[in-house]
Amino acid sequence: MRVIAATNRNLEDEIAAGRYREDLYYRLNVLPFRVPSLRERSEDIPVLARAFIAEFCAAAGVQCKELTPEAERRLMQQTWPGNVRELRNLMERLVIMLPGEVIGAPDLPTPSRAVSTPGGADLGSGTLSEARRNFEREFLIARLRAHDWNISRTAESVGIARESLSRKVKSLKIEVNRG
Amino acid sequence: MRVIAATNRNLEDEIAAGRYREDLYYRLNVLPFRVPSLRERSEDIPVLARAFIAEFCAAAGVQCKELTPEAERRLMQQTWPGNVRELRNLMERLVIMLPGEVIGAPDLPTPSRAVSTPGGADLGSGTLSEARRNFEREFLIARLRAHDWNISRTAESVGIARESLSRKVKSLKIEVNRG
DNA sequence: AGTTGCAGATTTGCAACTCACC
DNA sequence: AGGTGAGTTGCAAATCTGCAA
Repeated sequence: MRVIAATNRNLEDEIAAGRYREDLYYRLNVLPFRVPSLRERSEDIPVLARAFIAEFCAAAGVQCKELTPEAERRLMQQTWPGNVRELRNLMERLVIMLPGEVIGAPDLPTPSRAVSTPGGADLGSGTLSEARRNFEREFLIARLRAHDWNISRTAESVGIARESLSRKVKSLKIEVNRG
Repeated sequence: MRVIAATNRNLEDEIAAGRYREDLYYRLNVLPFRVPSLRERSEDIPVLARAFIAEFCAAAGVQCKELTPEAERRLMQQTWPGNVRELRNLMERLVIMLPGEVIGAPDLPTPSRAVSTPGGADLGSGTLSEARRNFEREFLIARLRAHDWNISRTAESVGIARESLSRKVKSLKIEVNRG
């Protein structure tokens, strides 16, 4: 993992000023990092994979390749011992190696370990309603924070009624403990 | 740009067999690559930025940071002389440098060149409905692209009815010209 | 600021039909 | 003739929203 920590200010000074996370700073000096498992965030895989593909296709100067739904499913169900790094490397290889514009399931290497299906359900493929919910949550949290967690002013700022914001805060389980 | 072209087969043989693109092969030996401008694909910026953020947050072992809508808008409007590489480096720096979980517009460096405001419209505030609309648009475009612009399959993938997707594609003014 | 009742607006899934293409 | 995929539309149920209290 190459790390670019470019800054023209002194790191220690910034930490003292509270603008950097101390734990992060120290981790930067002790490679390698601890990497959370991709299995816990399989819903991120399609986005990550597509972004990597876009990046490498752009770098290679070719038209952006596409993932077929089957390939996407395969990627999400697969275990990723190397996590994001491994996914990234695979996308890099696929972009470089495949001649066509489509990356299908047959192009993927056979998974080393079998699929783990916790609930046996849908595997969390990322519904629109889920994504929208997450987005609204983050959006409103940012706005609430910007307005010092004042419901009325935030509501006016985002163009909805004060009561609606209250309802949303409750339904989205947003913690209003400023801090 | 580091390139991993891992393969246990002979490249020239593969080219003769038509499994590799000749132009790509030759480009691999002549760095640097020609990189298409990000300005021509500004709709890719949010997806790329989020994926990079996710990657670097995972690598740093911290909770995934979020882009505020304002920051996202700023990124899309900004010119990117260094293209994907520059965007990637910026995300890396932001993840490492910022203490909170939100990456806002104020955290972004002031663009070297001025912002170009096509419609000259909002820029500042941003209603919830607007933000949600933009988000749904980006989300669905990404999914449609991943599913080769197939309405039925994409609809199933995002958990809504085929007709609803059609209606959304129309109301969100999503261009379905694959290409 | 949190809740609730209510009415109007919006969205959604579903069925049904048409059209286009192979 | 059959299959697939898309675009529409009517309609009822579900959801959301603003307003008043």
